[in-house]
Amino acid sequence: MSVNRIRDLFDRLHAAYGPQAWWPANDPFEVILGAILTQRTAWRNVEHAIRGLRESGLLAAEALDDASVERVAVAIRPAGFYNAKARKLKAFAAHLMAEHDGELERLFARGDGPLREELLGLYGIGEETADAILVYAAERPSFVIDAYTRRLLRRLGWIAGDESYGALRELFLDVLPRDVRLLGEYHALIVRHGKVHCRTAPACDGCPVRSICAAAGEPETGG
DNA sequence: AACCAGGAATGTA
DNA sequence: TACATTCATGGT
Repeated sequence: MSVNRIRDLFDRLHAAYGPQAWWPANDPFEVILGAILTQRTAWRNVEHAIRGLRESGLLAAEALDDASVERVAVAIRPAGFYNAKARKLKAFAAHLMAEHDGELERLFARGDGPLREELLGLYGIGEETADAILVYAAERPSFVIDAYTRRLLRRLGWIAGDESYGALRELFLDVLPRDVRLLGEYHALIVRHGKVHCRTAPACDGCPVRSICAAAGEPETGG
């Protein structure tokens, strides 16, 4: 067992589920659009929305920037929150066009910190979405904290649950190597694990991290 | 048929 | 700062 439980958890998840091949997208631009579209939405629906964008010729910054909110909304309808998300997609496209000549390479020329701040300044990009973009599109060392992560850590008994996003992010970044591959794989494994476990009350049956889970053996405490 | 899914912005106190 | 509301479709 690793001397650090965060690293140990990665080893257990990786041993149980293997490589996850994230992010499911064809290129960095698609990763960014997907990161916005998947906000509070099942990935299955995001795939439909991405297809809609492709069929409408909207999988490019300039086309997205030029298109009306209504047209983008129609294309991404299956992803839900389509009016708000259409605005978000266009906000990113408009920023890329206006500030970086429409080139992701120019946006990604920023340093790690400045890039994160620039993303956070855009409409529709909060901390989780920014970190997903950093890790899976820009390939920068960061860590994505989502509902699955918080739920798993709480079920393990490692956190109270009301910690800030930044505190949980540092919990991982402070002890993990600055290896983008590893950091991205870790979050993907947590999501994979979360889709089956830690959802309903205890549900520790067959859980690969059962032996380190505080909820193991507990009767009916919801989670 | 209620409930949930790889959040973020906005409003209120 | 802390908490409530809004956004909306599709699968179980």
